[in-house]
Amino acid sequence: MSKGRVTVIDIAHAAGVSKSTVSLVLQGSPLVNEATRAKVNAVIRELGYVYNRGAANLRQAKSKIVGIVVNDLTNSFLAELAVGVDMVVQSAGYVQFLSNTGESIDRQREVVASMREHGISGLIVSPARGTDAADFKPLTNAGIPVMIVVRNIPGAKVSSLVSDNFAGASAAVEHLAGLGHRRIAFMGGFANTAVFAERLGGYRDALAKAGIAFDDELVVATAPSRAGGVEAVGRAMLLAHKPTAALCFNDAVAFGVCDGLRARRLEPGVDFAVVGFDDVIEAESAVPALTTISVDPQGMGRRAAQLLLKQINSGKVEAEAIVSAVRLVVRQSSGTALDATARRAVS
Amino acid sequence: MSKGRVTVIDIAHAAGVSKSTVSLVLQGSPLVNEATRAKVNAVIRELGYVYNRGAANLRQAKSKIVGIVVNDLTNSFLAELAVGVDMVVQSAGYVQFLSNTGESIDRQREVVASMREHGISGLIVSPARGTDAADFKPLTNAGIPVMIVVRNIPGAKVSSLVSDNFAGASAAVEHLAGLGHRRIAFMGGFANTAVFAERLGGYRDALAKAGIAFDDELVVATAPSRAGGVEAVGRAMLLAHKPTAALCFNDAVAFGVCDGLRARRLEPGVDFAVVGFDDVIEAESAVPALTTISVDPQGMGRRAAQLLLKQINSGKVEAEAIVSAVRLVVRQSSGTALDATARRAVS
DNA sequence: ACGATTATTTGGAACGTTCCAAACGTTGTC
DNA sequence: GACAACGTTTGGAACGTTCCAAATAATCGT
Repeated sequence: MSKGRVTVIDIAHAAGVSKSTVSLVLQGSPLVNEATRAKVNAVIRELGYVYNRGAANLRQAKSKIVGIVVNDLTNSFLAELAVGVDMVVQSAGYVQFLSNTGESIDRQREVVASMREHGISGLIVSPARGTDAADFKPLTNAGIPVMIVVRNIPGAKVSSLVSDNFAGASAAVEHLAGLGHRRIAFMGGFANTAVFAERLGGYRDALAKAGIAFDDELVVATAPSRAGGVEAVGRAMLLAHKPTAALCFNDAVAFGVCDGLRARRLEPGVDFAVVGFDDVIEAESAVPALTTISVDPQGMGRRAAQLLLKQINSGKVEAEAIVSAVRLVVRQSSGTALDATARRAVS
Repeated sequence: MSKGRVTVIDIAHAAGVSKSTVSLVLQGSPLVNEATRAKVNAVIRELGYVYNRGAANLRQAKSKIVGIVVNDLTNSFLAELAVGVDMVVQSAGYVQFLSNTGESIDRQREVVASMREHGISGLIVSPARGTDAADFKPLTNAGIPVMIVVRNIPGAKVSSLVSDNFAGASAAVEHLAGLGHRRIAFMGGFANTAVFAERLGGYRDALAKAGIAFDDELVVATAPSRAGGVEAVGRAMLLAHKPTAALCFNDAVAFGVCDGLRARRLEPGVDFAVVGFDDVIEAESAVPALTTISVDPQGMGRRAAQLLLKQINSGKVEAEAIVSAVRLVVRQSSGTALDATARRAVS
């Protein structure tokens, strides 16, 4: 009774049954008689019993816990993704460890190890920059499914879910070219990342398809942040032959670009077309509303979680790499078609 | 060996010692001889042993897990706070369950219950709107410290850490009044929340101190979001006697207000002064840089976690309510002092 | 060489659950 | 009345660790 925790034995005692029976009730087994089930449940409520999942996990090796580690939770794209994961994880009766690595490989290794000791039965990770393909080997060897999201790690033999960066960038450029732009910049992002390379690839491909020559002056790499956007537009405007439009590495950069344009008395969507990437929530309500590539991070999170849970339940560890479709959302920041004079002045 | 998991017994067997000794090594006890410690550690590494915290927790009731539940993780203020918590929790060797409630009281109850079953030894919660003071009673009764952050719940007998909303709002208004503004609006936020009431209180107090009459036309409540800010400025500009400055409920609202001003061809920081609240990261790099009340959410998160860990370790459950100091950060969006003509035109 | 310390090591017995095989109590069938 | 068949219940024996009390080994002073 007052000797600490209320246990299944206390319940059994108070209800006049055995601990085994109580256990059966707890797991909703159909074997147990309705009357005793009711009795047991009543006692459970009365004594304020709380189930000890730790003890249960010790016996049966299926833990109802997943881990999720992200490289930067303050990035609203990733926060959104985490929320998506949370939704399905929660409704499946699971609970999640969540940790932030802040791009630190060491922290990442630590938290993954710690989560493993705590018995996670699956892991979703948006890896820190520089994560090695072999880093998740121990997990998968132990039969714990791992799902890499957002950033791909070439050579890693785990499942992955990334957005279609190539197609997205390509669609954006096609849109801008269709409006009459010829000098289209690519702004923001660190050049040595896989995501950057994919988006740049789409940009170049669409440029070629539109018959526009690639000019590497027009790709200006900066930090993938709002401040980076401001910097990028500053650098681009120093060029002799200035751009009239920009595809930005992500929405944060795009907002920074808008800020920078305004600081130069140029109105985004009127004097200069800007397109973002990600479609974060603020993109819609910003002024001007941001034309961007919708990636639906929350949806990605949900999908990743569903896939992970599927793998956990089926006990299969075979990796599948899936790319999530994206779509262009045209809003105001890309403006309307350039008129004849503007087009002539530009080209 | 191949019979599944490597356990402490396997290690003991392979190292030629008893399981007790291995256990001692695991917890870094000074009792064990250096030579055998080295031997055991070698075997541990060799066999790829992973510690089973679940089993350990079963024996000793101190779990190294804390829970954190927030009402809206997509709010960058809360994401930032979560990161702060994560930092100290992580370095203390703990790991955290994190869940998002999306303002749903039901979800909140569910996740808290679930976390409890998983044996958290402490909880940090930014409660969903409408959380009852009694909701955390079971936790505290069980000796599990609970710390409420950001939103206060009157009457709850648990620790809390909220920012000094009154003083912050007051400082902002004082600043605006000092610049010569007499028509200062209060924009955004839901009127039926404690935080709103506190900030509005500070606003009114400073107004009185500056000898400015309170005009309830000038408090325009909207959703505490960017879109809400746009709406607020729209409504305020319909007034016969328009404001020349605004204290916004939070930074998101402030950004919306800037958007709305621009849509009306007014430049924030030049034609109209705007002050935010929270000092989210974007506040500094936005254009114009936002004058705001710095709350340092990450610092709050760190502090909350430290307090919680202290309570966990000392085993004391007595509640302490602390308010975190805030400071005014003057940037460009509040502009410079109104000149004589402008002041005359306004008053 | 012998107790007395001190430094190490070690068998159980927990912790709270689940699972298995076996037992129990009915009822129905021949 | 014995047997089978069912529906329901139940004692252990796990799971992987920590803790305690006690055993053993090493060191020392005399």
